[in-house]
This record gives sequence, C-alpha cells and structure tokens, in this order.
Amino acid sequence: MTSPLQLKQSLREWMDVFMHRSMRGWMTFAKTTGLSMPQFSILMQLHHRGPCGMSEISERFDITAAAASQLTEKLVQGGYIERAEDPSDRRAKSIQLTPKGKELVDVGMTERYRWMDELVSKLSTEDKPKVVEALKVLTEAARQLDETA
Amino acid sequence: MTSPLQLKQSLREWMDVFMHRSMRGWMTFAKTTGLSMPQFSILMQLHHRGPCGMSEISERFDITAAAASQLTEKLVQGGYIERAEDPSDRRAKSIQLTPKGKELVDVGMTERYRWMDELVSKLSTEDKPKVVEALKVLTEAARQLDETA
DNA sequence: CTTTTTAGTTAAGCGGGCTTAACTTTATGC
DNA sequence: GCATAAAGTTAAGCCCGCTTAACTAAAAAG
Repeated sequence: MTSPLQLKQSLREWMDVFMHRSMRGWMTFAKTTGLSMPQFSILMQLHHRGPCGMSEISERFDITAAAASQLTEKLVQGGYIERAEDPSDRRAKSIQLTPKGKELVDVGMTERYRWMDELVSKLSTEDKPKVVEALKVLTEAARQLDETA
Repeated sequence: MTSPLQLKQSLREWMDVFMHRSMRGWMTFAKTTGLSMPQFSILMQLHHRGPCGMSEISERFDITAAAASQLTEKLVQGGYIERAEDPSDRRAKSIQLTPKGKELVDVGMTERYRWMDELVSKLSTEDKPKVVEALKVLTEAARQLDETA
C-alpha cells in the first residue's frame, strides 16, 4: 500500500534536488550567452510555443507592450529573432527565432540535458524500465493538468 | 528491454513539462512578494543550506562581495534576514533567516507544492507505488551525482 | 610588533528592465 | 467615411543589480 503522504513526499524531495540543479544550470548558461534572463526566457518561449506577436509576449510575461517591444528589439539587434510583418494584419508583427537563435536554444538545452544523461548512467539496469514507465505516467498526468487549467 | 534512448527521452519530456510549471510558479511568486529574483534566491539558498557568511553568498551566486553586501542589506531592511557577528571571527557575519524570512519561504514552497499535489491526484492507484519507487531511485542517483561533483 | 591577508562596507557609475505617456499606423464599428 | 479601438514604437525616468575602487577592521604571518 502506498500512502498519499509517501507519494507527495517523494515528489517533493525529487523536486527539491531537481530544481536546484536545473535552475542553476539554466542561469549559468544564460550568463555565458551574455543575455539577460528575460531575454533568454523570450527565446525559450519562442522555441516552445512557436512564433507569436508582440502582444502575446507582453501577456505571457506580464509586462507592458512597451517593455516587450524594447526587449525584443535587443534580441533583434543581437540577431536572435526576427520581426516580420503579419500579412493579414499590417499592424501586427510575427516574431520568430532566427537560425542563430535556434542554435543558442539548442546548445542551452543540450547543456541542461547533460546532467540528466549522467543521472541515467547512475541507474541500475533493473531500475531503468521502472523509471521510464513512471516518468511517462507523470508526464501524461502533467499534460492533463495543463489542459484543464 | 529498455533502450538508453527511451530513458533519456522520457526524462527530457518530463523535465520540459516540469520545468515550465516550476519556473513560472517560482517567478510569479517572487513577484507577488515584491522581492527581486536575486533577493528571493538568497532567501531560498539560506533555507536550503542554512546560515552562512557574506563570502559564501558571493561565491554561490558568482557576484562580488560588494554586490552580496548590498543585496543582503536590502533583505535586512525588509526584515527577512539578520546579520549577526560571528563570535569566532569578528570580521565575519553570520547571515540567517528571520521568522519573517522563514515564513515567506514556506509560503513559496507550499504554493509550488500545490501543483504537485494536484498531479498526484491524477495518478491511478496502481501507478502510485511505481512512481514513488522511481522517484526515490532518481533522487538517490541525483544525490550521488551531487556528491561526486 | 609590523606587515599582509581576509571579511565586509560604502560610494560612484553603468546598463538593464520596467512603467507611463505621447505618438504612428492599421483595422473595425457604425 | 469617420470615430474608435488595437498593435507597436519611442522617450523619459525610476529602481535595481552589478562592478570597480577606496575604505575599515580584524586576523594571520613573519
């Protein structure tokens, strides 16, 4: 029998360990790129959710349109994103990653994945399938939660 | 048979989902407190690793001693931490959370845990023990990695 | 006991993110 | 067509984090 407490407890412990590593790695990488965290976040967001307009950026990061405009301007200057005109609405801009931007995100992800690959190498052969299954279950549950919320 | 690729893949998917939720929740909370991310990070760090001196803060966050001093000063002003004199070395300061600081960290953790509790409620009865076991294995492996690194 | 090293503080100055406010341009409602 | 709303931009100004540089005070080294 698995008590609810036990499950919550193991999730929390895992999260503590995991968050620490992940956050630190993320910030460290952002620093090496010379980009600020907000700038880097915009790149990551474009990677995950695809091209979008100015207004979506200000919504998602809860900043004014002015702030979003200025932030993206710097990323355009840096050559990480491009601001194309939306043909259907000439007021709107379609913002998307350039190859250089994609490259940077990929490198960042790879660095963050490295720790996980090391983690995998620490697992015993009999543990691996169990872990795979559990993670799939968790990921599926998380996706469900995101959809309903 | 579990292929190494399958394991890496499921870990990465889980991480993507997990990181998004976690990071967003963390930043949102930091915003509501009125503290900046660096300030909030110091509080979290004090919570996890206990009291420390000024120099440790500048090391861990990779900032100059001057920056660390100024950051902590603001947290002292806000009543979140206190700066006591180290009796064994009167140059050094022992920095630790005040009750108010502890309270704030606790509230933040609770908020971040809420999502995980919802996650747990989405799991089927037969999945729960598997997840518990897998997470324990992963946490243990992560701790081992941290120690060797 | 003097010199040097170590821990931390303070002040000046830079760049970044953010906001408000004023503005341009394009779409929409009537 | 004209007024109004919507999407972005630009500029001024604020606060913040960070760095360098100059400083104080205490410990360690010689």
